[in-house]
Amino acid sequence: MARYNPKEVEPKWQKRWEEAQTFKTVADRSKPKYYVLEMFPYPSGRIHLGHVRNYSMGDVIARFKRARGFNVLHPMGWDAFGLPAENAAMQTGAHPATWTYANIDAMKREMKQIGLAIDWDRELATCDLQYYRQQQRLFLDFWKAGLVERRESYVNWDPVDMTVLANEQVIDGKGWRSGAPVERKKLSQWFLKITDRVEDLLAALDDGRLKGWPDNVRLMQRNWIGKSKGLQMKFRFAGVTVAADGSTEIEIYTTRPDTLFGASFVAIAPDHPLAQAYAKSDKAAQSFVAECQRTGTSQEAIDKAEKKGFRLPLEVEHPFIAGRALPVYIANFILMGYGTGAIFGCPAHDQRDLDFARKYALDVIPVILPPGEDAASFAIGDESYLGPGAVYNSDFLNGLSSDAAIDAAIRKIEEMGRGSASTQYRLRDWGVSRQRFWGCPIPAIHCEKCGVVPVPAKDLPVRLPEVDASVFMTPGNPLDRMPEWRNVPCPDCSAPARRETDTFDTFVDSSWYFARFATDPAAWENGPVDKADADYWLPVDQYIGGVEHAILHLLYARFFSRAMKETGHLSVEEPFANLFTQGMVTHATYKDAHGKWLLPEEVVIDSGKARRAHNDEPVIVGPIEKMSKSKKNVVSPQEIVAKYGADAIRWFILSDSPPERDVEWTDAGAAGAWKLVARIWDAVEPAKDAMKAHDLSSPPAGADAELRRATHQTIAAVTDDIEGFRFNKAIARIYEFLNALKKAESADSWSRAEALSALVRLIAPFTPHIAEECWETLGGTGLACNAPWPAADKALLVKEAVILPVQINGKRRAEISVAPSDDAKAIEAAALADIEVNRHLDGLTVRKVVVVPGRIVNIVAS
RNA sequence: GCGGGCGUGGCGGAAUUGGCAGACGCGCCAGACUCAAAAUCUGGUUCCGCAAGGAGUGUCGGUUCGACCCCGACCGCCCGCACCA
Repeated sequence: MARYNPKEVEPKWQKRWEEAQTFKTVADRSKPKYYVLEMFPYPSGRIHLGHVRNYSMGDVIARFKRARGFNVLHPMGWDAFGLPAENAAMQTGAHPATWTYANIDAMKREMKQIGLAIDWDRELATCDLQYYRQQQRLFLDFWKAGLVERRESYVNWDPVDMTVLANEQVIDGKGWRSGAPVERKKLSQWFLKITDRVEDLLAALDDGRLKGWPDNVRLMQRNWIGKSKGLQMKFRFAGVTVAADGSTEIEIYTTRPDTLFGASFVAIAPDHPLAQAYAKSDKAAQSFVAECQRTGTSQEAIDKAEKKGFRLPLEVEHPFIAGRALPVYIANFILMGYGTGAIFGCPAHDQRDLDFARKYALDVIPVILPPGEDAASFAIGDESYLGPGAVYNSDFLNGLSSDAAIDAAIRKIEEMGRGSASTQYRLRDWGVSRQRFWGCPIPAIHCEKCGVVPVPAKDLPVRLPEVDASVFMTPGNPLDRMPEWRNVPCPDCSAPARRETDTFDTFVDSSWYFARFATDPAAWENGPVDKADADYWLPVDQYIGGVEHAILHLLYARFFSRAMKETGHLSVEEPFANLFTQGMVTHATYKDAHGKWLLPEEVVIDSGKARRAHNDEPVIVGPIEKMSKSKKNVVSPQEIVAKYGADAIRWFILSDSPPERDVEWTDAGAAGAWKLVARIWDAVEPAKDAMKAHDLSSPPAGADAELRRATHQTIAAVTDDIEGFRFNKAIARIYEFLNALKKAESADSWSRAEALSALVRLIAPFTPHIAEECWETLGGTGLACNAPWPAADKALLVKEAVILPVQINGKRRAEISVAPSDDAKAIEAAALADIEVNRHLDGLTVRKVVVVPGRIVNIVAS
């Protein structure tokens, strides 16, 4: 028997698929369409096991849907702009484009070795001129439609990368890439007005439009958007005071207008214009504001930070209590980025306000009485009261519930003309400006006379200039230092003007690539997408990627779809009908005696003990963690493919854990997958040409009923499990089937041929290469990947006899065999007649018999 | 702090959603083949017990003929957000 050799077989079939253009998408609109997409990779240079897991899942779905008769679109591309290419340019002197395209070539080669059923004709990289030119066109359309805004704003400035970060890119107050503490800086920035569409983005989370999304992702988006309803109102300065900035009032935002009568101070953010105004004229104010801005925004800093305030020489009038004045503070715990950057403090019913009030000896006036408390004796200690209750100490609000008091207070403030009901969101507009070279240039020109002018469509694309890699040695944006590129005439008045030197956030690039994939790859001249093509293919039927994109990428893409719909490019506002977020690939970590990380290949595990491979020094085994270069717990897919083949790697990465959970990579597991591939070959090889020898369209008399039932039950179960994204269970069913096939060695050759023909097609989505080799050996027609999915014969899914467990007082004591047609009475009689049952019933009286046909019998006796 | 999720053998995990707990795989044990090893094959493998039997799904309690599943309290772990007014 010839040993199966993946090193020969796998490239052979990859070549055949390519020659036959098997996975090229054809415009056959008579078939139902299915668009399966995995989040496209950043071309870092090598693929890792996380990629393998992601693309294997997509590939199973793509191949399965093809076999089920769908017209499948399964493309691949590259999220190719971004900072690492510039860093590489600094280190190696290679142009970012050179580095990026070399990486793409290498990764594409590695992906092809995995045997993915991808239509490579549709490949694109976001740094391709033809892609980013269309992105510029889209941006101009958005601009025309009022979805773009340019404004001064505070930005998160990464001092190491010398660039602006979106809020989403700031993690614990540090840049997501550099890890450097983020500074605040005021800059003119480009914004996409995502907040204008926030209500629909929010509504779609709950109205069924995203029913194919995991609950946790929808929830994360809802929290991220952070909608809250409240009151926006103005507090007038007491007396006739005019503040340092010339204002006569402070506008605050609150979600608790029911506690207005408990107000004892007003506080503003250190970044608030009023605070800034006082900082200019008052040294003490200035140093307080500076101190606040120094304080980190990390978890630890926030936990430790004491509530601190700076008393301004101002007081405001209480809106409802004549003659009552409240002090005004700059306070370190007020955020400029939320609401109006100013609040009123009600210490009795807000913990932060209470901490603040205790420190500065301000009034603590309870206005919500907890149920069961007495108005005369209730007092606030060290903890504010946040629960429900009846409003008191509050004049016209007395006796109302909190909700009713909120409405009443808002109505009153509105009558007084001091403010109105207001909805606030945590979500900010999307700042898309980046001070980087390796990104899509923002197509705008700054003219002293005409202001900011869009680049006319006829002048597109705004190309990135050819540069020498030496320009990346200086921090900051090289485009700023290139007068020959920067200086252009104004498109409106022809006066000397200069180009915008910011480029787009790379999340812009990845917000519409799925729509571009839907367009005929030859038709780049007609616009960002072909609407007819997009209408046919979109939405993406199955999108697969890491949960780390649950907020950023997925929210931006949803916004982009809406914007593209409004500008006539698309018909859908939700781009991804079904989303699946897969878990990470993890591996044990290893350190040597000096605490240095070790690669798995440097370690040998012997009967539970780990030691170094080359010198037997002891190795400390650390926790199982996400594979990362820094901890060296990485295994390269290339090694595994070389050792066991692509089928084995695909099989193992899907077999061990449910797809949404993390999977631990172990060499033993990979070896086990290899064993399976060999087992399949051993089962198939002796049955050479079995499919030619038998007419499988109808079973002959005397076909092995037991084996046939196993075959058809497996078909039904595997089909169901793949549909439900339970790849681990589908694989378990295939193992069981293989075990059954082994036991049925004496079955007739027709039934075996039927079983093998089904088996090969069931494994084809997981292990496509060996499936082809087996298909050919069995004498199947054409390619296995083009063979129709096997159909389960329903008649064979019904069991012949049913084995029912019999419990006595809830403990399993026996089992009885009954016919599927037996009714409850017959089953009860059979149970009570059973010898084992009677042995256990000896000396007991039967009180009750519960029969659940097809499931169980429970006899209650005492 | 707020929101969400999870807890099952030595390990990854299954259990048709209230009906035989531990499918399937890994590992381990025994046997076959072999001079031997590897590979492969066969059998076994939740725990206690020679057995009959008993215990058992983080802990404690409840509902039910019957609970991994539902309810209550607690313990532990993971994820998201976080001085958001």
